[in-house]
Amino acid sequence: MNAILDGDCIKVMNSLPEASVDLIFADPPYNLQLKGELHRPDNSRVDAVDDAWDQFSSFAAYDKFTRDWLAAAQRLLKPNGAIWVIGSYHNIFRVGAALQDAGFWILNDVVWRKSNPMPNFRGKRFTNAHETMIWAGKSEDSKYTFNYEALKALNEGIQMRSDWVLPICNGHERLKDDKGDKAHPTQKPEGLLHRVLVGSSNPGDVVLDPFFGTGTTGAVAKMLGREFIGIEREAAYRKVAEKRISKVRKFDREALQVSTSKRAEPRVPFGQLVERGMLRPGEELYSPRGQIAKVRADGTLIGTDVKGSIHQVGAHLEGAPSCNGWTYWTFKQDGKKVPIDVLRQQIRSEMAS
Amino acid sequence: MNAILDGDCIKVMNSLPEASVDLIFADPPYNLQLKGELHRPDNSRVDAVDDAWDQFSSFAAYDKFTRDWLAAAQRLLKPNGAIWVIGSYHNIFRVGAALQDAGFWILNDVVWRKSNPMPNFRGKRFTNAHETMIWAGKSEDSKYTFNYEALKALNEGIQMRSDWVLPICNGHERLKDDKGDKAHPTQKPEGLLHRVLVGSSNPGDVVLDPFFGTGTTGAVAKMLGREFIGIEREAAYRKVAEKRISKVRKFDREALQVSTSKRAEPRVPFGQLVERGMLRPGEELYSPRGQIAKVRADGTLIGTDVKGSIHQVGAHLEGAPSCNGWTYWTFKQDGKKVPIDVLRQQIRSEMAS
DNA sequence: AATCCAGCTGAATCCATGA
DNA sequence: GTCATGGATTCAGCTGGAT
Repeated sequence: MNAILDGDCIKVMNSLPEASVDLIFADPPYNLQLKGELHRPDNSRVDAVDDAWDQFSSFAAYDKFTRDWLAAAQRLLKPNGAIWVIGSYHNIFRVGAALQDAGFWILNDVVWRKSNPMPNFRGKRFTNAHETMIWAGKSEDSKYTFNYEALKALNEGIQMRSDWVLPICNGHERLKDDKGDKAHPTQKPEGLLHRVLVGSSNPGDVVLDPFFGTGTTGAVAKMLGREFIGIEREAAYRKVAEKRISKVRKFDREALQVSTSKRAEPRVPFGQLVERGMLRPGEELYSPRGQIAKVRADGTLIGTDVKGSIHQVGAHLEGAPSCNGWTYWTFKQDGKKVPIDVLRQQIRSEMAS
Repeated sequence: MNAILDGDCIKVMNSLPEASVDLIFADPPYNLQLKGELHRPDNSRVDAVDDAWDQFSSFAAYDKFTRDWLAAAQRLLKPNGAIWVIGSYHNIFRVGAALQDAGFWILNDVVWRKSNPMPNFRGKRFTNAHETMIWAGKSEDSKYTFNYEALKALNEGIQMRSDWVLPICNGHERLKDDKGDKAHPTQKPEGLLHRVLVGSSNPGDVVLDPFFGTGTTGAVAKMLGREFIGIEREAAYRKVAEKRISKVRKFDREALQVSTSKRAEPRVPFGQLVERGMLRPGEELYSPRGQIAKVRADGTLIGTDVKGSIHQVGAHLEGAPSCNGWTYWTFKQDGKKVPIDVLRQQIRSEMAS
C-alpha cells in the first residue's frame, strides 16, 4: 500500500488479492501510430511520443493487450468499485468497446477540454484539443461512489458537466529529468486527478494506477488522503515518482471534508416527531395549496379522502408519482406556517451531538 | 439526387453506384437501453427516446448492424471521400472500433459541447453535456477535403478546435408534428451540420445521410449548394423532411465562396452568428450611410467592390484606417435596423453561463 | 409597448433500503 | 430473489400570456 510496484501491470495485478481496490485510474498507451517527424512552422521539431511502450503491431495486438489488463483490473475491483480510463481517438474507441464487452457499465464519458492544446501545425485537421475519459462501474449493479455535492461545489453551485476545461500539465508542475527534458511524455495534470478522486472516491479508499508513469495519481491520492497502489515497469519513471510523492503532504483532515448530500444523513421516521411530542395526534398539517391533513398517532396522515404516509398523501394531493413530504407539509407554530422538515433537523442535530 | 429514398439504409445504399459519394453524415441509433421512467424534480415526466428503431437485443446485434451499414457506406464513398458519425457513450465506442476495423482512417474525434443540455435529475452522474462525432477518411490514403481557412474564419481567426460549443435544437428550429409534438426525438441543430459541411465538403459535392430523419443534413446541404441523398424508412419523418427542404433556399453563389487565403484576424467571431443561424448567408447588412453588404457562409462580407471581415469592409467604405464592424453594421429585424453587436451580446451571455 | 414571469422541455443507460 | 416505501433531485432557453 502506498508503494510503486515494479513490473508488467497484468502480472502484478494478478498477484494482488481480488476485490481489494475501490477505484482504478488508468492511462494506458495510446497506440499513436505516428509516421514521420513533425515540425512547427518555425522548423523546430515536435518531441513526439515514440517510446517503445507505445508500439503495437496491429489493432488486434492492441485489443488483446487491452482485454488482458482490463480483465486483471476487473478482478481487483471490489463489487462497488469503478474505473477511469483516459485516451484519445487513436485508442479510446477500442478501450470503450472492450470495457463494455468485459461487463463494465459505462457511467459517463468525460471530455477533458484542454485550454492550451498544441495547434495543428499542418492545417490539415482540427486542433486536437481534448482527450476522452471513460468512467465505468465494475458491473451494471455496482453502487459506485459519486460525490455529487462536492462536485457541484467545485463548479460554483451548478452540477458538474461531462466536459471539463483544464490546462495541460506544464510549467513547474511538469517534471524534468536530470538533463532538463520532460521526465515523461504524457504527464497528466494534477487538477484532472483531483476532480476524478474527489468525485468518485472517499478518503481511505484504495486507488490503483496500473500505468503509474511519474505518479500523478499517487501524488493526488496522497494529498487527498486516499491510499494508492502504483504499477510501473520503467525504472526511470518509478524513480521520479518516488521522489515526487515523498514531497507531497496530505491535506488537513478538515480540508478533506467535502459537501455531502441529504442522502448521507440519518433517516428520521416521521413517527418520531409524534412520539417526541413535537407534533400531536390530531394536529393539522397544511399543503402549499392550503389543503389540510391530520396527524395520527402512528405517524400517518389522514386527509379528506386519503390516508398514508406524509409522502403518499402529498403525492395523492398533487397527482404526482412521488412527493417529499418533509418539504411539502407545514404546521402552525406561533401562528406562522413552518415546514415540518425543521423538526427533522432538530432531531438530527440532537443525534449528532 | 436531392431526394429522400425510402427503405432500409443498407439495402438502399447497396442499390446505388459505388464510389459516387463525396461525404457521408450518419446519425445512427444510439442503442440507449433505458430502463424505467425518469421524472424531473418537479415530478414532470421526461419524454424519453424509446422508439422501436433504437432497440437492439445485444451489443453483438448492434455491432452487426454497425458493421453492415459501414460496409455499405464505404462502398459508396469515392476514394477521397470521408464520413462523419455522431453518437454518445452508449454506442460511439463500438462505432469507432468498427470504423477502424473496416479500414476507415480516423482524422479527428470532435466533441459537440451542448450549451443547454438536459441536467442529471437524480444527481447520480455528471450532466451528459456532450456528444461525440468521429470524422474519418475512407482509407488511410484518402485525400480528404478540409477547408482550413473557412473554419478558421468561422472561429475568429483561430484554427478550429476539436470541441464545438453549440446549443441543442429547440425553439422555432425544432420541427413539430400535426399535434404540436416534436416530429423527431433527436433532431440535430443546423449549426452543427453547417460546420461539418463547410469544413469537409465543397459546393457541388454529393452528401449522403443514411439515417435522414427529418432532414437536417439535406436542409443545410441545400442551403450550402451541396447535392444530397437522404435515406429514411419512416414515412412520417420523410414527409416532414420533404416539406422542410422544399422551403429551404440556396444561398447566393458568392456567399458560398469561402476564404482561400489568409487574412487579418478579426477581433470577434462574427462567423458564429452565421453558423448559429442568427444571420443567414446572403442576408444584407447596412452601413450608417445606407450602403449594403452581403453575409457569406464563412462569416465574411461582400460589398459592391470589396470583400473581407466586417471591420475591413466597414473601413473601406469609410475610407478609414480601421473600423469596428460590430457597431458599424446593422441588420433588419422586424423591419427595424439593429446593430449586429446585439447578436454578439446574445452569444456572450450564453458563453458566460 | 416593453418587460416579466410561470411553464415547459431536451438522445438519460438517473435510488436505497428493508421486509 | 421480489416488492413496497421513504424521500432526494435540475439547467438553459424558449414561449406565451400577464403586467
